Amino acid sequence: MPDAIESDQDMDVAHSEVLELGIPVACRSCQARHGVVCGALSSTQLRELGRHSLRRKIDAGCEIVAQGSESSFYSNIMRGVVKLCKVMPDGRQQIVGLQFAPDFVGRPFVRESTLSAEAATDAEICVFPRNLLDRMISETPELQRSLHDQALKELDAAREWMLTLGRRTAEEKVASLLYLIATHAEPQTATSTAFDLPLSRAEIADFLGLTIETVSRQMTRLRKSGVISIENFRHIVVPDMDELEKKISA
Amino acid sequence: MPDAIESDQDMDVAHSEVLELGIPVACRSCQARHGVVCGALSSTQLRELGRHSLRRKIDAGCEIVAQGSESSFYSNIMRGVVKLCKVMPDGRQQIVGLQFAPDFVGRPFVRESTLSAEAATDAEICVFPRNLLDRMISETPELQRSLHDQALKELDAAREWMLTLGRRTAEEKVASLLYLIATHAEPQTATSTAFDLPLSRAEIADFLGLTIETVSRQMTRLRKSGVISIENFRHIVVPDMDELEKKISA
DNA sequence: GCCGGCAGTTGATCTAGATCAAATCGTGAT
DNA sequence: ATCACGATTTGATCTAGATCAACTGCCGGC
Repeated sequence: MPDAIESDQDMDVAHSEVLELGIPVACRSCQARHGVVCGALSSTQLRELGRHSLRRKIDAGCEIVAQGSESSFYSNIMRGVVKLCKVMPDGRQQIVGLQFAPDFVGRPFVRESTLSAEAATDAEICVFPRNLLDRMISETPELQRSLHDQALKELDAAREWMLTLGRRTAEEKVASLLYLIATHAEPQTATSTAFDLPLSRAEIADFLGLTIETVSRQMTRLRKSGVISIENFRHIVVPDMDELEKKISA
Repeated sequence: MPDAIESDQDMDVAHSEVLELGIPVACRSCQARHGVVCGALSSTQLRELGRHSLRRKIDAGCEIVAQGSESSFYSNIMRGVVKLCKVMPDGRQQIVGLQFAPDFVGRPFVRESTLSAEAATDAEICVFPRNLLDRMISETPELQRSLHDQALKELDAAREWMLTLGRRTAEEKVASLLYLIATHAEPQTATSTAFDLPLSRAEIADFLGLTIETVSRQMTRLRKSGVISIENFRHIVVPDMDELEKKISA
């Protein structure tokens, strides 16, 4: 298990290391990629934020924020996929969201997190101190607006998944997830799409409210019906996205 | 089926009627009840909003916003319960949220609604023209902030329901819903609580991703185990909220 | 008071998906 | 190359909840 970012000490150490090395810890690259946070800030603010923020590589499986913990930072995803998880005391677990670059991670205005955020793939994030960003949010309506927009987007997504969880069959669920990932992954031609699954079968099951066996069966079902082809477990090819979409029936 | 609010014509007519009658269509009562919108506005803004807004009684079952439609207004719930629904082309249906006074209804910045909002009980709402409120949102960071807060609250709720839909048993689901309603309903003593269900068995089923038969069976199960008692289908008494909470196992 | 219809309950059966139990496949260490 | 182990697939059963089918209780109209 890779180590988690557990406290601001952890971050501060890393940060000062970087400063000592004289590496520019700027957020300009975020802006270049239209990072949710950085796109809304003036260049003065960007410079200040850059001085106190930190770009950080995260291994797959590393926890960014733990459920029930108080986190003193926010992040912006620069690369990779982050999964948001809720677990019950008895161990049952549900993934309640997937986030991709350049999404913002963290719940503004509330310190304690009701869910954990964990890198699903190797990832890179830009870490901001909570206090500083909270101040900038209050001072910058445009930033507030950006984050509000993202919250609404996530809300729409969450509700779409509620429909999937509550009312779709196992096959429709798996097709929905493949469709979601395909449309958020990079390399797609006109109709055909190929991508790497950022999630293991177990994680897919936890996202869809199924078991790994059912996920596996439905994947081979989709393969046998020619909607997808599977190479090396993780790599999926969708010859015709329309066919995949039909399996969702929505 | 009671008539829906279908267009701004509909609202404008009603509004001018009220104006002609000289009835003060103010939003002060919203403020008194800490309406999400009105609490964040200056008295000047409140007066302007009041001049263009409309308090309206809604019968149970009346649709406030239709899925897929373009709505030219927002509302604030003043009394009653509103359910947010998604339906699939084949008729399968999922309730994706319940809203109580003084929640805000409508998706800021996006005209087309991906879900329908329908009064679950007789209700009263305060209706605002979209253009005016959008302008006020951009001009008033505090209002933006209020709406952002509500969006985050709804997001938390949606994710909590994702866990319920994906990983809880039928009995836990029903207990969760009763608990949700009990904690949002009014009259509760120290531990014991009594309330009217704002939802029919069919609606509960659509909320929990179950069938009405299963909901009914689980309700009688909870009744027989002494956790709740049921009078007249709709009226529920929970002698001990802790017992109900235990059934949720979270 | 009687009738009709809808909402809810209860019962009998069926099935999608869970659970239990082996195979395989892949990958990284030796 | 070989081994070991975790991830995945596949197969055989089991079961929670769906489906199908009565039945009951509650109004509202006549």
